[in-house]
Amino acid sequence: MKSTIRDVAKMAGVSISTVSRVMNSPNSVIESKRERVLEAVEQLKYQPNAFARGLIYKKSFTLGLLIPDIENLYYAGVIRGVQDACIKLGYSLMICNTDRDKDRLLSYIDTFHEKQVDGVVLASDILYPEYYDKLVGCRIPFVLVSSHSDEYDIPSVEIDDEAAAYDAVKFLIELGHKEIGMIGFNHDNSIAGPPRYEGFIRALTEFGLERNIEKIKYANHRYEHAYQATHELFTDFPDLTAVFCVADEFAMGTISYLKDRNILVPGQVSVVGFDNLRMASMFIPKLTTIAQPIYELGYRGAEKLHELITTGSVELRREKMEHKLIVRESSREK
Amino acid sequence: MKSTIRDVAKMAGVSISTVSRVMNSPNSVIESKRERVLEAVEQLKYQPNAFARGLIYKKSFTLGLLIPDIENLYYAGVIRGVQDACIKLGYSLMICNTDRDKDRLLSYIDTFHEKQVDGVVLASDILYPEYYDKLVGCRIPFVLVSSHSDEYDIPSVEIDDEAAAYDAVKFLIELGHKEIGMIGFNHDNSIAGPPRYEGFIRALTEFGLERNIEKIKYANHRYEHAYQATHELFTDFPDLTAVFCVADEFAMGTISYLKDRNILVPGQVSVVGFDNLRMASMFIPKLTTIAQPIYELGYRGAEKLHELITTGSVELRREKMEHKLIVRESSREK
DNA sequence: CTGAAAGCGCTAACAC
DNA sequence: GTGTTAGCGCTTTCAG
Repeated sequence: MKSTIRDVAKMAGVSISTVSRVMNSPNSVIESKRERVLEAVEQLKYQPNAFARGLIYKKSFTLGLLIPDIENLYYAGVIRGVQDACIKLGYSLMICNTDRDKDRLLSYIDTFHEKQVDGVVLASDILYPEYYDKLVGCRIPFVLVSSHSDEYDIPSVEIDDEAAAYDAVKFLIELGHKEIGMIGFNHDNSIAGPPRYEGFIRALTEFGLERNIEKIKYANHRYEHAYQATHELFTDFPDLTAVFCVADEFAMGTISYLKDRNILVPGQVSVVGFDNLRMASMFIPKLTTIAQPIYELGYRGAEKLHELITTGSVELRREKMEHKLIVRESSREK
Repeated sequence: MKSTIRDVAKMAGVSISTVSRVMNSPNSVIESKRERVLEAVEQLKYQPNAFARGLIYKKSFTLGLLIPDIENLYYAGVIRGVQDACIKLGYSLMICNTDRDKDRLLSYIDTFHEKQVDGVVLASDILYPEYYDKLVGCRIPFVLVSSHSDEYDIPSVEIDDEAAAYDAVKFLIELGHKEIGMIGFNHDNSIAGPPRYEGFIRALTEFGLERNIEKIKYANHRYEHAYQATHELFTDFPDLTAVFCVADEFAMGTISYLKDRNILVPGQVSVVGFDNLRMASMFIPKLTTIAQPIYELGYRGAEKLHELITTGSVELRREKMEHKLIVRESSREK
């Protein structure tokens, strides 16, 4: 059996309240006893039982994190951010990978409810009414990372996707490209899809390149889909000299396709990605991309959640962080 | 406030034991009451409090998972495996990323102890005596995934690293390569380093290519180090026509270096990786590599842990899973 | 400064 | 079948 407060009390020859006191406010116990207690704690490797504590405090000091796809490098960064913030704040973290499955996410919320997590951060996913209702029904505070909600008033941290996409496309235009395509996220199951699309359109429009507006194919988060979408894109529009990919993973798929077709990148076609994953600089060619402060997004999200939990509200409802264009090898002047 | 068993009992007009019964063995309660209870549960969104339950059962139905580097795709796969197994087994999972920091790992064990996890899986890390002592001191059962221990008798699941490395090198030799180098893991902080080194040596020896035995440089888990190590390797041995990399991430670093030096892969140098990460087939060129059953390793590890927790021991102490050579584009006949 | 005792929410005997 | 009750391990009044 694991040792309990009673074991410690007995070994130190004091009452359990005294043991409790040295664990929580050591100064309220006279030194001689305190030392005996500490000694016993050490000997017995005593750790207060979190269940018993949770029952009293009605807090688990645990946060939940919901992510759509753990095999996507993007989330590795946010996880690290959230986890580091948790360490700083004295929380544990329960990370759950939903594989983009609604039911699975919903059932994780049940788990969170049962385990009494103090709050959850929902990363990069649309806040569907089912999610909202359930979370609110369970009275679990939550925040959105790399996402936001227009419908509900929920704290969120993300970048300005529209502006970032605009910057990427503008960069391509200023490089002299006139025939520009895009591999985007499906609008109906992604939160970043619409704003990045808008940014693409705005840049095109501002520079009088409206003819490109329809040169878009959509993919579904993974490399393979982007590969296929690129095939469709170039079948329909073989004269493209640049493509804006709304994710680095898409950019890799696009470049792979082009490579298989013996089309040089950046020689014949320039490609710009989005996210600046760790892979972006490992890929050949190294990806020109929009850098998101991924780690910071996660870190900030956890801080915001903590603020929400402890004060009941947050200062900045919808927070935006800075993005940055990183020019590497996959793009070139036309 | 979240609703408790008492709220439900009151609303349904029964005693709390009846509520408890419908939650745990529904059939022991007469239908009419059961329905009223279920109705109340629904209405109040009642979830039994895991703290209270844990206090009684002395089980948290939670497992801990310790991984060295969440930004390494390898772990994404094992996490998914472990997590899926946990869902099947009715456990929650607490994933902790140690960033290869000993103290951090140790402090996660404290957290696990406090939260009373029922067991932990330690992935891909050497079982240092400090880890062992602490885990055993806290009486937490644990298993090793992609690792093993000669010193201690701890259940483990992994592949046969020596044989896998041997296969990779043999493949290169049979392709006609005679000048073969290796980028390995440092032996002092990696569990797979020594056996993969042994496999390399055995293949070389068996085929009379002992002259290559010293053509090894070591790197430290990440791409950048492998890039640097490759630089050193080719500086010392410019005539190499093949290199065996003990990780796909290393293979990417090696290929990147070669590319920067205008050395063609596989035209002039063949490269074989190890792991078969998702990236292996996205990279250009697609990586020839040793496939590990990563997901299954995680899944099996969790099952083994469950076996250990529930029965007190495991059938197969040190389990090996199958590896497989996958030939893609980064290798070619000499 | 310290001990006794109540009680957090739940389960599991134990009566009825 | 169902209600009553005694804890599980801990914190926190409340006395002293």
